[in-house]
Amino acid sequence: MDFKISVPFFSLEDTLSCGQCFRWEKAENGAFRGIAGDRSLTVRQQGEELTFFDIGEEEFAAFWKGYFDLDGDYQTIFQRIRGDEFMEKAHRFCGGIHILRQDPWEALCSFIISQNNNIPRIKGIVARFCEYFGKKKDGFYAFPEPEVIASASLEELSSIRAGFRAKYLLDAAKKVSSGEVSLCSLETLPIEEGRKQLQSILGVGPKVAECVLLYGCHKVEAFPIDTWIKKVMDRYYPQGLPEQVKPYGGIAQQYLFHAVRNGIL
DNA sequence: GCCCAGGGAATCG
DNA sequence: CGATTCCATGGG
Repeated sequence: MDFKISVPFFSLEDTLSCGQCFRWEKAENGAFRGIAGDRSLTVRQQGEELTFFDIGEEEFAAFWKGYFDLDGDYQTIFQRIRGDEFMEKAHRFCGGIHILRQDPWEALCSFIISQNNNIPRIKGIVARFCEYFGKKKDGFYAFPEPEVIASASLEELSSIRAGFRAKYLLDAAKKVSSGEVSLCSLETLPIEEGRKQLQSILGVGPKVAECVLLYGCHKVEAFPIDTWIKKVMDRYYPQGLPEQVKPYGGIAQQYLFHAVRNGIL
């Protein structure tokens, strides 16, 4: 059975293609097939209507509704952050983006892999990471548990061709599985504490830490600065982020990032 | 401060 | 076509 729901102002395509996640692919019929944690889904948008294939309302309510942040009031948030032509332009282009509520461990690994890397190659490394270490479940591979990675060797990790990032994944897995870094407490911890915790992991600097806080802990004030956003800031916001944007910097960042990468800004 | 580490696709000139 | 760059960070 399929579950259908109407969600105004939401763009499935922009949400899944704006670089915040790496396990979704567009199918030929326009639907997206992807994996989050140990669940897989095919979903399609037609107008304002979303169709979640082969699941019921229960599975939708228990997981996917939250994953796509469909209760988020992005209209109200944009009313608070708007105030200049660049943000207007970006929002006009991709204002239907939602910040996914991804698993923090999955976000941590994904954005360690993302450093100094391009999106097609990031997807390839993440796919091999899951195929090699994840549990197989009805034709797909779940995201591997930190304990599995912590007990792996660097030689085993070399098979996913992550390069110098392999040792970072190993250190992350060790610190998470031992409890030295508690990912589940990050959402309630003050954001500065979260930053410190995350950056105690080898290979996690300010950029990756902000990504984990934003995409894995839904801290929407987290503001990852990659080379694209750096260019946007230098050119359009030399005085820094406008004050009213700061509490929602991560959402603004996603609009600006997707817009500038698509030549809109 | 500098350079380099794996790696390969995308983009630039 | 080759060169540079890419959702960076750490160690020498």
